[in-house]
Amino acid sequence: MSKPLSPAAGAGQGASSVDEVLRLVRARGGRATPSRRVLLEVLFEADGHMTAEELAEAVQARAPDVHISTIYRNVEDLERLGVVVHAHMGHGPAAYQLATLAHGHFICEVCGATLEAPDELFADLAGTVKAKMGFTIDPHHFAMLGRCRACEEGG
Amino acid sequence: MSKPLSPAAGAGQGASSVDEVLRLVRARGGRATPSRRVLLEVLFEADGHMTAEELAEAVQARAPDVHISTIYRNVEDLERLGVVVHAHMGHGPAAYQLATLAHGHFICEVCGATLEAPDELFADLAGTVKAKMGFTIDPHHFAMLGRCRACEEGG
DNA sequence: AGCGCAGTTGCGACCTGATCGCAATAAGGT
DNA sequence: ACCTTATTGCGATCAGGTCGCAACTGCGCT
Repeated sequence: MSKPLSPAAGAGQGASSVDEVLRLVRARGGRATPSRRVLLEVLFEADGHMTAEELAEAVQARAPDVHISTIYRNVEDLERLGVVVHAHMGHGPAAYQLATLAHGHFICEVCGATLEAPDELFADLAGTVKAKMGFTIDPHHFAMLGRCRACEEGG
Repeated sequence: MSKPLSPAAGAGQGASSVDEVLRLVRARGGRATPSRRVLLEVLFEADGHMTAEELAEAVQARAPDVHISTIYRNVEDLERLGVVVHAHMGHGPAAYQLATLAHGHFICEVCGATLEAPDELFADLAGTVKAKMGFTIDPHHFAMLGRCRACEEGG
């Protein structure tokens, strides 16, 4: 499935169930394999973002033989479909989640705490940067680092 | 030098010459080795950020036997001294530069172009986030991803 | 109901960026 | 000059992720 998908045609962002996504996958020439289904179940049940390793662990609880490289390949495919997005949370592994739930992050570089960032916060910045530099910001992809209140005051 | 330095005492941000930094290094119990000196020369001469590999190449042009692990250890030490900072430019290696020249970055996730971000752009966001969430943003450490004008319009 | 093409998988090898242990070396205070 | 201790080069190792390949399997077609 990797190659034949029409490139980033921004399709299924609204996909709201495992079966719906699987339908989308098939419409694009992909196949509804067990690994894919279980991965999607895990993603739909997750209440936050998960690293590839966490996804693998959760998937393997139901389908023990699914290899982590299959997880990587599948999230990549699902990302191309617009169903999943990944974000980089400071150092360390990337975090995946359903595109519908995407949001930005603030990460304390002292204690590692991660705060979720409402999109409104970035609206002004995005507007200004677009106007002044012609650049369209994706505030979700990379977390912003800094210090949380406790570490700023305490340290 | 790695251990004995007093932890992140935010000292030498103003250091403005190789010798000045070397003086600071010695004041902290470190030593002015040739590798260190050449690395600093390269950093002071650089007109932008450089990856560890680029630094190694430049240093090795003058001191061929300097190993890349020495580069890593030295930039780490210099970072502890507040002389150097590193930033993550999207995927790929980190970029180092003198702390006095630090700034944010916007990186086009399509063509890879990197734009430098004037600090004023982040002032409002920093203020709002500080007020609403108590979080102090460091806008330099991680680049923001998005699409540059050409790729946004063309794609 | 079965066939067969092409998408997918498990596996291990491999890649990049970075860190570490160690024995040998050398800075620089005294 | 000497001796303590920071620093170095080197290779091994680590983490996170990607890839080549042969075996396997969805599922569209008949």
